[in-house]
Amino acid sequence: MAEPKERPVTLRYIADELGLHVSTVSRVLNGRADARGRAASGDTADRIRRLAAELGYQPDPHGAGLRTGRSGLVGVLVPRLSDLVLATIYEGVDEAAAERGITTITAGTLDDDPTRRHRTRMLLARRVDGLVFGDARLDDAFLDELAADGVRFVLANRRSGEHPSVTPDDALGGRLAARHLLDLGHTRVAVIAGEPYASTGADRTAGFLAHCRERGVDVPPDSVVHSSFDTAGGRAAAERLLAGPHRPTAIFAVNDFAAIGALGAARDHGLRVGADLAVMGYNDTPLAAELPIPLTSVAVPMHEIGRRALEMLAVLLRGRSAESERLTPELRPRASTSGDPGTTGRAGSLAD
Amino acid sequence: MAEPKERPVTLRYIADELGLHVSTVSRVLNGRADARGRAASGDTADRIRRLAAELGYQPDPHGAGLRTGRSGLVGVLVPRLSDLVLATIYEGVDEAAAERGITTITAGTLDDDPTRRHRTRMLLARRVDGLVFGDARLDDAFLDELAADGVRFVLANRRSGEHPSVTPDDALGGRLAARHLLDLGHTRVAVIAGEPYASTGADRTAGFLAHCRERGVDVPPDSVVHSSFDTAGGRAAAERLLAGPHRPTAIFAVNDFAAIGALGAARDHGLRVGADLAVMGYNDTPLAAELPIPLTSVAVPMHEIGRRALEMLAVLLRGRSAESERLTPELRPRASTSGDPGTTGRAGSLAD
DNA sequence: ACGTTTGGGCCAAACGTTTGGGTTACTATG
DNA sequence: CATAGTAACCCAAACGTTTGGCCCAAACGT
Repeated sequence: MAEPKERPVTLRYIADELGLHVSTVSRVLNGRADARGRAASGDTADRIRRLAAELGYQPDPHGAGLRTGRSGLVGVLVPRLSDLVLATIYEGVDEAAAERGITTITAGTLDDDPTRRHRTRMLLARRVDGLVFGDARLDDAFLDELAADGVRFVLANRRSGEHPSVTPDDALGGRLAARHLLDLGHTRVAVIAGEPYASTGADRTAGFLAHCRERGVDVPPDSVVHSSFDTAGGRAAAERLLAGPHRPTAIFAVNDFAAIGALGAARDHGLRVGADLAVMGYNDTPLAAELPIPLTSVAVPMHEIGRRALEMLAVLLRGRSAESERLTPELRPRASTSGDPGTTGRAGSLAD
Repeated sequence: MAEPKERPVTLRYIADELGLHVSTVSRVLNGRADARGRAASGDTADRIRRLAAELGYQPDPHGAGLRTGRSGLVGVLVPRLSDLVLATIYEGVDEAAAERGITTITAGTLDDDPTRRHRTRMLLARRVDGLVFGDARLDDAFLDELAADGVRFVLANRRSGEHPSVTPDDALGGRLAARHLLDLGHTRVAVIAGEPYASTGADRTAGFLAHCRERGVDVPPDSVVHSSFDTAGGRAAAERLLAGPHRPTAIFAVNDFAAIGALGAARDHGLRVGADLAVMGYNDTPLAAELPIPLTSVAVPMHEIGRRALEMLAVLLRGRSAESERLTPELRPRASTSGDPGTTGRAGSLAD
């Protein structure tokens, strides 16, 4: 099985074996579809392909990349790889990439400017063909610099300026959330708004507030608090809201994990979620439906966002330009806002 | 600033600019530490480094890889990138990799043999120097084949056969869980054991059962049920346990997400978690402490597992061999087993 | 019969790097 | 004063691919 010579299987090897020239083999195996036909007769082409398959030939990306200047690599930058939302988006990116024979490299930036610049440099040093940013900021000098340098990239999930992006329609999502809560009769509503530099939180909040205004419901400024996008941040924010002067009857968190944190804070205050306090999240994480008290959320096609982002990048890499896309979110009402505790009434009784 | 010629900054460019030979520049900039000294005088070395820095020279990995046969890339295979546990391990891998100037490429395998073979082929076609598998199976023909082919790899989180691995000491973790529940007075205990092909679930379960046996507590076979590692799986498994003939007073799930599913099932059955039914998980996911009812769990240094796995791979790539490592887990008792609703999220002390 | 096209290949250069050997010009040594 | 030693470089050959040209023979058109 294993040859004693252990000769690596390269184009030249195949060519020598068949008495052909390496360029002929190259065109048949890796050439562009139009050049493939006139490179060799159907017969020789078959012999080449057969031997290549038998030997398990795989083109060496170093050789190819050196010659073409392309690497077939794209970099994906996200705040954290352990953030479920971004991880799911990344899965979409990677899936679409694999379909195109391109490989993704991901890097975590912690939403921190120096590390993200550093990580981007590393990716560029690897000669990636393009980038997907999942951590764009509303005001993002770095992205502007990159664009000026001619680096090709698209934004996923968060938008920034006029850079091409694929995001949920967050303003609409915010409105859906507001409508849901106001339809339930709430008038004292509050928002856990996420980080101010992220378009996601900002747009969701803006949409929510706009709808409230249209319905004549006043949301005092101190009922909109910023937070990190994780449970700890959500808990702290909810704590502030519940201890403040305008204790709300309903809280909209722009992120499911922040909402889960709010759930904990509610429990600490002896409030029954769904009955005493409505809480809803955003993104419809798989966890949301499975929580002991299922969480109302706004579903966003995260996987699809990733896919589209990569497809858009692929278009850019072909030299064409692309339009930003907004994907439509959907409300998923559940027990955490309905007051319906489900099959039993005991859910909140632990706090008694 | 930007040259009109737009000449890419390469070794040759720097060499020409300085009137030196490209090999001299190479040795100074990228050469091994010992060769670096005798390559050029301290003075020329400085000139080289200064110009390189000024031009922002970055070695082209295609050229280097072509010559050396090394790519500085390692592949990381995990069941899913959106699984928090594996994502965290991956963060550890990537962190340690970045420190060594090596880049990771990750791929999701869905715990499915054909896709994982396919993804591995793709990574190998990219000429990765080595691999980290986060999805090993107890009986894993594919890994044996790879090892026979001389592919360098290490296993993370799950072990398999004699292949070098970095895992938690899962048998010990299972014992810690059992001791905790038995110390609380439970005698009717059950296990949600995860997938049978994963060493994690199997070893945790085995450790748990061994401790029970030593303490004279009988666990009937139908009180050990398999499940997927996610919430839905945990919920279904708990459902079966609670509907079965030996309704347990305590459930040990080998994974936090499965435990969260069990929480939901408990609520559906009108059981108060912590009081009527004790539930505990494993891995001490950040979420565990922040849940409305904080979840008892067994903490595992996931990030560290990732780091060590990559370090071990680095050793292998240097041609040396390495011993498998087991990292020590720690119990984190919380309200979901104590019935005490207070002190949420506080890290428990490991008192005997 | 002769010029032209075309099918089927071959040729060679180039991409950027590494690395085992020179080749100088000094300097220290005996 | 040779001679060995060394510091500081230079040389050249790869590594595997791609791609614009080139070439030859056979087929074709007139």
